[in-house]
Amino acid sequence: MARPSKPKLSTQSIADTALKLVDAHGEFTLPQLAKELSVSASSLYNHVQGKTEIIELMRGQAMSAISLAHVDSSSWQEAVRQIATSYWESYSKHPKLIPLLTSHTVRDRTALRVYDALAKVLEQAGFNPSSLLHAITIIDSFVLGSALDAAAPSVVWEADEESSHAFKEALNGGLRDPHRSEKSFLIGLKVVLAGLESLLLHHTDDHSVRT
Amino acid sequence: MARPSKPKLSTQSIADTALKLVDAHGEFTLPQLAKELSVSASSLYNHVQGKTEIIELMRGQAMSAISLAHVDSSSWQEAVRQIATSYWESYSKHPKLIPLLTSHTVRDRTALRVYDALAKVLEQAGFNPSSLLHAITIIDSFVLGSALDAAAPSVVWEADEESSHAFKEALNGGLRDPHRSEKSFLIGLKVVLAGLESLLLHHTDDHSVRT
DNA sequence: ACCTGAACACCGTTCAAGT
DNA sequence: ACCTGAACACCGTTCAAGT
Repeated sequence: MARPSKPKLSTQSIADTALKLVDAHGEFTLPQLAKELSVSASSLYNHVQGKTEIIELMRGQAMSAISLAHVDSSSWQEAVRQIATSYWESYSKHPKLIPLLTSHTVRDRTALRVYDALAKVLEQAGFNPSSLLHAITIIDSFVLGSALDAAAPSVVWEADEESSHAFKEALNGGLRDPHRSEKSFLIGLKVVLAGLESLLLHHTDDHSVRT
Repeated sequence: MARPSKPKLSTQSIADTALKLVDAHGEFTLPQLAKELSVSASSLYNHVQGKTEIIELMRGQAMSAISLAHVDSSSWQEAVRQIATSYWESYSKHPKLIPLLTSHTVRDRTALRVYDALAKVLEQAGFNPSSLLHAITIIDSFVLGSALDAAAPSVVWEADEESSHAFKEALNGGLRDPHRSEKSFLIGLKVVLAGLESLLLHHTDDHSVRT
């Protein structure tokens, strides 16, 4: 009992174990986590400020998996594709984590690193500052939305009697594909890249968009 | 006390009040909600199965603002653009609601209505069932991700010393635009639509996507 | 049918006490 | 410094009792 000669806990082991619980059940409680670590719930507070900080630790854990080292910059499209894919992949490894992250604001270094990489590539490609920010926002929105889609239960939509024939048929065919979410992401990424290219070609003037 | 001659509650008033709480605080508890409705927490269970159903009701409430009546179907691109925009707008009115929605299956009729409308338009345009589901997923991901972006604080990204020149410059120019998020969404929607068109033209074979 | 209040098994967090 | 166990104010949900 009481203080052991060697600490039983560390932020690392807390983050790992919490992430394991979230991966398995989509949520975690401090008693659960403490039990898994063979410790009492109050002990966690010696290493961590509270549940919120544990969630932040898990975010860092997921983001650290993003590799930017070997980005092929032979073309900006290819570079963006690789960064976005890596980003999506690291989130998709822990899909159930995403809903826990969206309520907070993302602003740590590990995340900024990714946006920096995108900015450099897009600048090189010739995007002006304004278009560059739109492009990053569009990519970010799409990746995040797609990761959320991957996080959703496998039956995202449940059609009922009133549903249209077209929708039901699409669901019947598509929803049993275990890679549906990933395929949609990859196709969508192509779609976005193709569109960004045309944005680059026409953005010399201030793109007037009807609101 | 006990049963009143006229019911004090309805699913409608429960949904309205819960949404008000979420808009204000980003979350809600049953005791809070009950208090706001001048009722005891257990009374809610006469109208609703539990907290989960209340979340679904809020989804319906947000979605019901989407108008599909006057969709201009002169072209499928225009129809999709209108549906997606209306979809984004109604979510953006309740940004704090979005994180609560992401972990549940969509069962609400009002929500399914929107996907039905998209499915019909896309079928008419010539998408086959598989591509159709990808197209809906891509649109949904992008709209949801963009709504999350709109939900974020006005300073979405905070550059630090390590940030690249390109990124900082883009942030300086772009972040003070109060309509940045909406503009990005509208530009991105164009981008997505242009890309979907090329998807439609090439999807006769099963689009092989490298994983 | 619809509201109440008591009750249950939880939860996150605090804190004195131990080494 | 680091763990424990008791304690606190919560939470979602159930249910007998009232009309």
